[in-house]
Amino acid sequence: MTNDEILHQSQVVCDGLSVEENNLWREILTHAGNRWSLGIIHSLGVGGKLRHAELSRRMKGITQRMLTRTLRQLERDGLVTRHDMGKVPPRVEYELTDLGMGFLLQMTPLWTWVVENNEGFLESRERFDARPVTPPKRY
Amino acid sequence: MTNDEILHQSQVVCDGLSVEENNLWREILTHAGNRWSLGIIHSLGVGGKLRHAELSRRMKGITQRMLTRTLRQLERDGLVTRHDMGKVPPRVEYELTDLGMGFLLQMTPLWTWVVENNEGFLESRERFDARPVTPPKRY
DNA sequence: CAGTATCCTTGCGGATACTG
DNA sequence: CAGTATCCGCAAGGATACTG
Repeated sequence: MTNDEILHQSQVVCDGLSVEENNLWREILTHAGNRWSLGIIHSLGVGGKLRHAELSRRMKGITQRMLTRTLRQLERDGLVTRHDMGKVPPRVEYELTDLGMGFLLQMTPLWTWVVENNEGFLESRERFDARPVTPPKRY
Repeated sequence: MTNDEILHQSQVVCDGLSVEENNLWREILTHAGNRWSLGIIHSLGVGGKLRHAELSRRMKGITQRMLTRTLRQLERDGLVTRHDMGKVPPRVEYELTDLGMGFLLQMTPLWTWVVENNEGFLESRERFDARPVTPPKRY
């Protein structure tokens, strides 16, 4: 596909979006932009079925609260399933759904692209932050 | 590329990420998940060079404040350039950079995919919200 | 182990009014 | 026209303590 074709496709996609679809899309992307979501999806993608504690270990720095919150959100979005094996001792396993795996696969090219363009982003931000603040007063 | 290859690639990408790169990536994606960012990028992608007021008209419902804020953020990220044509009357034009166009092109497949899987997302959320609330008390 | 319950800080998004 | 200046409500993210 050429760039023009992709651009045209984006036009078609956007124009065809209902308000609800647009909201859903933005919500999904907002969740993806949340601090831990992508890390968890990735861990489950390459690690298969994982327990709460195991995920906690892989996602260094996450608190129990945020892990639970994020997992619930992913579950609600249909990207992750929660298997409660019954208690004594508590054992809960999380796994990517097909939708979740699809999401990871769709996300990876974008991920790669951002990392490839790392320098561009960083330079732009440095330039922006170094601008004189006086004429167009900062906001 | 097969799914396994993509998955392997995602592993490679993730493993190779420094903390800073990871933060940058998350930040870029967070911005993309913001309410107006993608709409603006798309408008500039298909509409070319646009003035503040023209963008305001295309992004129905946006306030002046949020338009300016979002544009500044996109400018800082290097996705958009701001051309001030000098005042009397004020005329400022915004345009996608190559980086911004690249971003739009990278984003479109994901966009398409989410829309295609619309039903899956909606169903999952309905199922989740309809669950009995008592046993694993809602959070 | 796998959560809940509180409390707190920050920043997004919006409403409204004003200006060179 | 293209912003700024304020003020506000709300949700994200985090710290800490507690529980079946």
